[in-house]
Amino acid sequence: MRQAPYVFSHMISDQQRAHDYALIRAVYERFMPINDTFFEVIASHMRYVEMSKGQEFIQQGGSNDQLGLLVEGLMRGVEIIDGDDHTMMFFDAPCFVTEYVGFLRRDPARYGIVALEDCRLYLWSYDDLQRMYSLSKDGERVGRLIAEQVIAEVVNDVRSFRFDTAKERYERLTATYPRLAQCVPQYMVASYLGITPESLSRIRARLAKS
Amino acid sequence: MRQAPYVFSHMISDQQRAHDYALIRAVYERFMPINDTFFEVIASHMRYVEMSKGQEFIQQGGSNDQLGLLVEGLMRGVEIIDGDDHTMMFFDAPCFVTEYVGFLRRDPARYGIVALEDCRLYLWSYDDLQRMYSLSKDGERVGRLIAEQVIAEVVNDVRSFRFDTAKERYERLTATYPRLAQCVPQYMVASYLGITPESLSRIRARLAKS
DNA sequence: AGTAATCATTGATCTACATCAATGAACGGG
DNA sequence: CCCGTTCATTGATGTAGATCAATGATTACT
Repeated sequence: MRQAPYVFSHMISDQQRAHDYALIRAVYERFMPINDTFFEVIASHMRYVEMSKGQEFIQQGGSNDQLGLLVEGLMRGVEIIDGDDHTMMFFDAPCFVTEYVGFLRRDPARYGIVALEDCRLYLWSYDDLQRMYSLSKDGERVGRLIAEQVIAEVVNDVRSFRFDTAKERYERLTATYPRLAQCVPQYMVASYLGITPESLSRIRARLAKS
Repeated sequence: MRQAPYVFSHMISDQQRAHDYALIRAVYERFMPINDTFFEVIASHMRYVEMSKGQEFIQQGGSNDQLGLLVEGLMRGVEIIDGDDHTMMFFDAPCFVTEYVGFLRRDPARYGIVALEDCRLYLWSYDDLQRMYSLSKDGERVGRLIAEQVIAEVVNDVRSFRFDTAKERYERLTATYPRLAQCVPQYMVASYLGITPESLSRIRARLAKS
């Protein structure tokens, strides 16, 4: 059953908005100091969206021209390959959420992104971003810094798949995102780790008794 | 036996230089159009270096503040982990060459980079790049576009380790870099693929007889 | 409450690749 | 020309995780 696409008509209290804006600014400030002028540029281009559990933010193979900043909730990047469901990514607020490669290259989304809980997020379109980039050097700069951060994360993924056992990847994942283990079905975690649900079950059994 | 570090005192003919500059410009133009003014900025910051086979461009754990553009030759990114030699990367001219993550974060190099053949390259220091970035929006922009390209490549590596067999990775590698198979010892290729030399040998034997 | 999904667990077996050990081939220096 | 080094190959065996199949446990629907 296909969900309706997300809509923009959501109410939000002034207090909630102030809280969100501070959070968004903090996420950007992980990368560089953001002055009021530039934050005004950021904020003036974004739109607010709520999505309920199960709703689809990005559809696999569909258009992929929105960058999200998840302020609350949890999402999953999921790619169907030969009929099998593969968890490519988890997004745990607060964080950016998009299928980066397709977004950056203006290709259709390689994987879909689905809300695992009720989510709240702010969006910029690809064109919004280009406009922000052209408006100020700060825009280009933060774009570059974010891309560089993504590189570091993805390189870690490669290293993990090359050198670590499934058990080690599982332990690190649960240490990094304790929330995951509680609110995500195990088969999705297994898939993210690149193993079958049966194998994850056995790994957990071994860990439990040691 | 430690090699002397590279030096900058290399002669180069005007013809060679013209050829190199055209190549460098072409590499940058993969990412965005480069006008003469900006290319002048790029060229005025770079230095020319030759390295002979076996020489070390970047030392593992050492300082990592040079971005190279390899115009001729082949290099290998190699990380020693628990005494074992792991090939993390091949660099086949023309291409950028650096240990990206450490370079971008100003950390020591996670892996070393060694010339597998006599190599010619041009260098920018980290500070050169920051200066280029601050001089023009084109600088920030090309930096961002390069970072985005790197993301796409690294994401492909993750997918390959997750979904492909060693045989498939080997076939794709040799298809993409036919030169590699000829001039690189097999154990380095095996390590790059994440398998042992014995396994690669058997994979090749199976491929040969089919 | 009863039944159908959905998901986790457990067992038996299979496979890709690792590990250990031995042999072969190529190359370089005395 | 011999000998040591380096690398590739081949064989025997071990292991992490996959696959197939059955059983439990939870939850959701009527």
